[in-house]
Amino acid sequence: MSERTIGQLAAVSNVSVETIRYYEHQGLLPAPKRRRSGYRIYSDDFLTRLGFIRRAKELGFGLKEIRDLLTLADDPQSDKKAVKSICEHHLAELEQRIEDLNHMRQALFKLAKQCDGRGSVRYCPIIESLNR
Amino acid sequence: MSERTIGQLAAVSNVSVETIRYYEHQGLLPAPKRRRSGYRIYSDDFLTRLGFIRRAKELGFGLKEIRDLLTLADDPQSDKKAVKSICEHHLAELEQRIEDLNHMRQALFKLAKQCDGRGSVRYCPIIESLNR
DNA sequence: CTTGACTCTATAGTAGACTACAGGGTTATA
DNA sequence: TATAACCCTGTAGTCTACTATAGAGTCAAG
Repeated sequence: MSERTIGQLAAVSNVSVETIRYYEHQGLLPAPKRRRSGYRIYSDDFLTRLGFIRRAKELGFGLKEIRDLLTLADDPQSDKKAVKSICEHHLAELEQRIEDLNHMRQALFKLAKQCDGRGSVRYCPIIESLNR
Repeated sequence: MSERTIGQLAAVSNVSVETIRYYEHQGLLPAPKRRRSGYRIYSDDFLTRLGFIRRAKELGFGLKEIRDLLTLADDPQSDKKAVKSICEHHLAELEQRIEDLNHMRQALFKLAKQCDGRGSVRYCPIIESLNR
């Protein structure tokens, strides 16, 4: 089975019908063939492409970056350098986010450790610290 | 100077006028006194409270959690345990997010390393991996 | 007293990634 | 052929934490 309606593609790809249409609208999926009735018809390529999108999302890429990656992937003329550059930008962003979260984690951990969790909130080191 | 208009509070707290009104609307700030004209008048307590909110935000708490913390802090009857519990929930969430980001970072790092960044995108290990 | 800066309320818009209608037409199955 | 299940477009709503705008009233300085 290599031609699917949107519902069938949704079923095999585990991406909802609405999301598939949304991806098309956002330029992540090309406009598919249509029946005379207007129904979209998807070839296997679209399944591959939805897999690409899913994996890129698992790496934390946003839809805009994914669209850029797909555009590069679609054109064999394009430079590997551009792909790598997008990845490295994203890597740097991930690292920044991790660092920020680690700072929060550290600070919160210290704070939570100071609180025995018993009694009234009156002398709560957490609250006191937030009130500085 | 212990009574401020909203603009003055905004200036000293570094929180915008709109955000202050928004916080009030969201229940993070109590309704302040008003002049007969309707203008809001803020005592020093509000500056402290905005500081609390800012520091809690620096720890990554969402406004809903901050509101809960403030509600607990406002009532000396409330339990320290409740405060600690909110913090530990948030800590767990931070750790989960860090773990997720670390997985992404690891995977993306490996991928980016495999790409020399030269030539056409035709045999790009990154694209190939996303296309699996 | 005028003028410009400030404040008021209520509503709408922003970003990102969807999700959910409403009001149609189409297709597959009994 | 009836009808349920599907598909179409376009628009609106969701979440979070604001930010912006409109239209009107108020305050302080000159």
